[in-house]
Amino acid sequence: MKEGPDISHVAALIGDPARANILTALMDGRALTASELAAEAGVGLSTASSHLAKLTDGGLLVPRKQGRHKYFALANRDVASVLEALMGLAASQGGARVRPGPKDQTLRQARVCYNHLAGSRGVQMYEALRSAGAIIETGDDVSLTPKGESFATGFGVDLARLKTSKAPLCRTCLDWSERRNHLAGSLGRALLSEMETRGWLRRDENSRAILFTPSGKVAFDKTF
Amino acid sequence: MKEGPDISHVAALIGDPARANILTALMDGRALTASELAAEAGVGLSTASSHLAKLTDGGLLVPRKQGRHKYFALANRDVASVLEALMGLAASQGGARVRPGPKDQTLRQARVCYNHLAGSRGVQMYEALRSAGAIIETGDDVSLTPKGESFATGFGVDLARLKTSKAPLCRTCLDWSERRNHLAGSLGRALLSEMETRGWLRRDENSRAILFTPSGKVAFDKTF
DNA sequence: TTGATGCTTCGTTGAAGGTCGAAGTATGAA
DNA sequence: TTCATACTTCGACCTTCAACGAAGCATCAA
Repeated sequence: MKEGPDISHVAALIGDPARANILTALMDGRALTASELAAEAGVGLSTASSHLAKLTDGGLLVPRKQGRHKYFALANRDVASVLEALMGLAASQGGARVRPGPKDQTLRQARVCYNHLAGSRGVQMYEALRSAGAIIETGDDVSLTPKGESFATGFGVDLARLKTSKAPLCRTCLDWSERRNHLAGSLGRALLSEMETRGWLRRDENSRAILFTPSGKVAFDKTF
Repeated sequence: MKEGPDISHVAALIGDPARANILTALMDGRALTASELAAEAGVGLSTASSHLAKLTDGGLLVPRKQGRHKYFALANRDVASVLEALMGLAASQGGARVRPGPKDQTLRQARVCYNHLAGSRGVQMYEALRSAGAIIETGDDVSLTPKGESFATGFGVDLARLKTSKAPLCRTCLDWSERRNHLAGSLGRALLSEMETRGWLRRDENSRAILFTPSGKVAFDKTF
């Protein structure tokens, strides 16, 4: 009867609207405080606290105390990909629920996904890197070629530092709007951060949207 | 506030134990009747009927009336992949819940996943086909090479017929036990069905397990 | 028609759990 | 110390919804 692991427990955690809002808010990879998440979810502080405890207990979030603040972030990449998969499913069928407002448009073009670039621009970058031979797909994974290493270094990424961490350098991530791969992993994060430093783009404070500057848009298209 | 589609509704549907059991039971791609699913979920008939209505309404299942029976199947491949993703997450963290019994062992080796071969044998086949140049990965998708076409035809697959359908010939599918790709799509289904016809294997009636015959095991290893 | 099977609908019960406010604990600032 | 901020815990309320049995419809077989 019980084949495979217990799906329903995890699914039930995501199944509450308030908790789903919390998880969605954390999809950009940032860590947020309990108060911020309470506002994001639209519930009281005590309610949020209870939800956060459950999510942490269920292994979906990891807490980190910092002074009198308590920050929460998604536990790992698996959680993020389950959420993206759910979004894809929900978007494709319950599609009537999604009204394509101006914000939605922006989100499809460029957004933050677990600290790396997602949306059509993310896919564009990924494809450019791949066809340029900077990255190469092996099985389900993706890895950086020597050619890609020199590009990244030239772009301003401190590859040596990234390599000291045990986190994977390159990863693929499937986003729900494009349904194609884009680049995740520590390199993906570093590239996004570098682009932000260069002033190509800036993050929207209240959402996952990424806003390219006019000059940034040009530079991005030229590079990728 | 509401970025992206409504996750929580879908997740809540999967979040009930009875419904999760129903969905899991349908993971092999077969269509089952309401009564069978009620037994599978361990609930009464009326309860199951209500659950099935909700799942259908939510777009996770598609019903098909046949005489006085009503068959239910997963609505599409997206639903199956969300379920597999959830299994992967649940297995990796709430792992304590999974006790590796003899049946579990069999499931990890070979099982049916939406009518194609999954588990370590599924991955073995996929890798063999890939390194033999029968299939080639492009981006996130996989496609059949001329070399692969002649292999499939020689194996007994009616490729011409498969191509008339609009369903994709080749697809990748990630399974939760191996965490690697195996072959899905109509070709994946056809290969499994051909192996069953040849007597290499048979399906377990009450689970997703696939049991290889001794001679089938030898033939499989020789081919892949 | 009569009976049997398969599923749906309805009404009721009961338990689970989301919500809030208030009080309690911890950390930092003045 | 004293106050303010950030979060947790507790208790009470209340909505939601899974579960069942009985009755109702539909289909098939004689």
